[in-house]
Amino acid sequence: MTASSEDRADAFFHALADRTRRDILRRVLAGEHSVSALAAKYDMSFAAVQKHVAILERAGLLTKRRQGREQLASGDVEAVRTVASMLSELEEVWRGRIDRIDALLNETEEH
Amino acid sequence: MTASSEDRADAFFHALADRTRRDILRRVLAGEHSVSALAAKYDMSFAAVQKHVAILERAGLLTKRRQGREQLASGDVEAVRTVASMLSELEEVWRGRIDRIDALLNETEEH
DNA sequence: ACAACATACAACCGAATGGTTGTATATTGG
DNA sequence: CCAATATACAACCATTCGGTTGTATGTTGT
Repeated sequence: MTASSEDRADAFFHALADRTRRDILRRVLAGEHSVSALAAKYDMSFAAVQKHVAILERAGLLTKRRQGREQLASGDVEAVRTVASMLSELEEVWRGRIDRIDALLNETEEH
Repeated sequence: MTASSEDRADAFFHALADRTRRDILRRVLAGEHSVSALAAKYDMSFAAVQKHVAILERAGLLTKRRQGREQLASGDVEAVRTVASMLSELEEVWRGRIDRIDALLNETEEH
């Protein structure tokens, strides 16, 4: 069974709801970084950063490839675009509301 | 003191990281709904829904106006666009990486 | 071979989350 | 006026979250 769209949205938004994870995502979108290179940037334990990376990875926002003893993390811009498209859908819901209001106004005018 | 951009991002993404709240946001983007009208849609207590609405409100994703004894909630599409623009910034970070890679490739070609 | 390094993960802890029930306060319709 | 309705909020509870330390495993350079 594959994760529902809502499950994916949960994972995406939860992953993005932490500033350390957003910062990690920025870095790995800008270029590959090993987990320890990332960990060096933050005032917290290696394990804490490794967990943040794992959460971003499970959400699909980054991927890792092994190079020797390092895991190089790289941001997935397609996943970022998927999140953006979820927001576009919300905006379309809103546009539908405006259209309905306009239709109602026009109808009233015609009478 | 005004909330930092990161504080706002925390509030936005946290508010969006729950499927009930995303569903409420869809409804109130489509049109005004009282808190009790919203509560009737979900299999949970009124208080639980009221808290979800409060979280969306604190994040700025919806506003309320009082009409008699009801509070009518309405989605704020501008806030949704603000979140979308935060994702655009991430995408730009990624684009910068691609540009740098291209520059590097061109430089190598010239030699 | 082996010491150092890079990663993963389990166990634990305090704080925050998402739900509950109960209570207080406005507002309204009859 | 007063019963019903709509909302807000406090107190509580189980679970999740974000951090910690400790341990195990794999990889590398000398």
